[in-house]
Amino acid sequence: MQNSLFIYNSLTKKKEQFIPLHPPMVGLYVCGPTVYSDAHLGHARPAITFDLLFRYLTHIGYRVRYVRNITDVGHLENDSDDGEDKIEKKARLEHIEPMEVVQKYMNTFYRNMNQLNTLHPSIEPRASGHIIEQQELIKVLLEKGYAYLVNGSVYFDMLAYNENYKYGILSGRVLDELQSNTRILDGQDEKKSPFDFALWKKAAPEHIMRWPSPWSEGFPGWHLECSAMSTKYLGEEFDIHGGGMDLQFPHHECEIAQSTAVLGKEPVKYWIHNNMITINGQKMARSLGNFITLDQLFSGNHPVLTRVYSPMTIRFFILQAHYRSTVDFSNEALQAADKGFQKLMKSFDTLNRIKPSSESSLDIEGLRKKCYEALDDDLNSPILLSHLFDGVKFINSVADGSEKINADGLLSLRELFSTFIFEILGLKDEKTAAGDEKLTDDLMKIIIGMRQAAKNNKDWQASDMIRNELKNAGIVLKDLKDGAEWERSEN
RNA sequence: GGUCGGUUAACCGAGUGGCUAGGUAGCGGUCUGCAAAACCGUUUACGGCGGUUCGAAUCCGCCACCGACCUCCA
Repeated sequence: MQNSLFIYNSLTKKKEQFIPLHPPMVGLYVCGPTVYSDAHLGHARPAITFDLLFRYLTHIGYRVRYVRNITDVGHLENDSDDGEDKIEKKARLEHIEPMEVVQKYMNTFYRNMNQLNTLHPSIEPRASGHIIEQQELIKVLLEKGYAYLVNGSVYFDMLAYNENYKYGILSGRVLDELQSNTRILDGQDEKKSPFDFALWKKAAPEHIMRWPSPWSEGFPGWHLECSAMSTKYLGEEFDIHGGGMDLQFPHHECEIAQSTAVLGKEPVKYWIHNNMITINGQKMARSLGNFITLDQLFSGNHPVLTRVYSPMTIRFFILQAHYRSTVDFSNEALQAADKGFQKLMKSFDTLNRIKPSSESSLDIEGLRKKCYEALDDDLNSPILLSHLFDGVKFINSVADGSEKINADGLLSLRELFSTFIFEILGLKDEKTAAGDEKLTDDLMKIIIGMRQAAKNNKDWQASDMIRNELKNAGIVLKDLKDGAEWERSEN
């Protein structure tokens, strides 16, 4: 098995060679969405980042169990005492059952993720389906003295934990320093320390999402589900835990604390965090009016968007930046990405059309090696794309007659492009997805033939008219040395 | 205020102590009835000031600016 992959581990802040605990098995856990509103641009980044990781690990021969949770209960809105959770609040506003809200937005999330051509994880567990597992963890924490019960709610005892273990190993935070500069928040009177966090919250009478427990009728705290589900499906120790950088603190830090307190050891070998996105240089936020859902992006229906951007344009754009850098969305940048993506897709068509010669002027195995090296270096997709564009240039040059490729090389290059573009980067040609291609193709052959006849008669008026009318109908003709090709115009 | 990250050409975005990343846009050319595409060539770079070095955009220091997290968040 190939084993030259290096990934950046947030825990050690270094690139490390990826060596799984139990090869060829790999356990990958990624924090998924809270399904209380439409999936937005921010969801696309981790989904695509970890889809790439999943695809690449699979490609190089690992058997990956990829677990991504759906949070459908109990993430508290804030630390205030009302304890109302996001999903329930949404449910009241929309006059529907909480689980109806969950279902609606889960469906949207899955649809958007399919549009982005991300593969479904191996397991997509829901927090609401793991209440018992979460309660079991709480029992252990109580037994071990890392949690305490107050008025039917259970809190994690951070100071007790910090005596035996070190809190803050992932984010570099030190408890003493945190204490000296924490803001005073409301509703912390039940907690012994402001850093304690809820493991179980007693439900207020009006709270409709509730489960029975030894402590009270209530619901689990924010961080617990990931510890419960990752342990259940990947074991006490597993290879990779991923998520957005914003989750590093406090969510992942609390996860580490809980799991470590329960298990007596750290659960995760490699932590991987993707960076955030910005829009026109600003953080995406509802208050800034630049909050864009994926449906809005795909339909162009948002004031900051000057046009529609297809799911593959978004995917390509995200892959064109390294996952640990912020990526800035703007109309200009997206249009540039769209052009680049179309160029890449078109070259694959060209590749299927060009004729082999007796000799070859490209070192295809050298190119392949560079492609693997790019991904092995902390999933450097932008570098991979730059190598693929070298290939694009070569393909176009062959079509132009200035470079040559032999039959073996052609097969090899097709395989290379197909592997990296479609299988690993997970891009797909959106144009060929349109229906009735056969009929359109046949009709276009007839039209192109008629125009060719006009051209042969030097009847430029007729040939231009055909081309213009086609353009109005959304089809662009391009004359080649022998015949013509056509494609659908954008939008 | 604390912790961390960034500042690369018109835009996006890699990267490295010495060897023009790549995409998009612009300009010039080839091809073409014209157009488009493609190909060839090409312009404006590494925030500022010091230091280390034979050599720094790349390492170090200071400064400026931007951002993230510190509160639910991808």
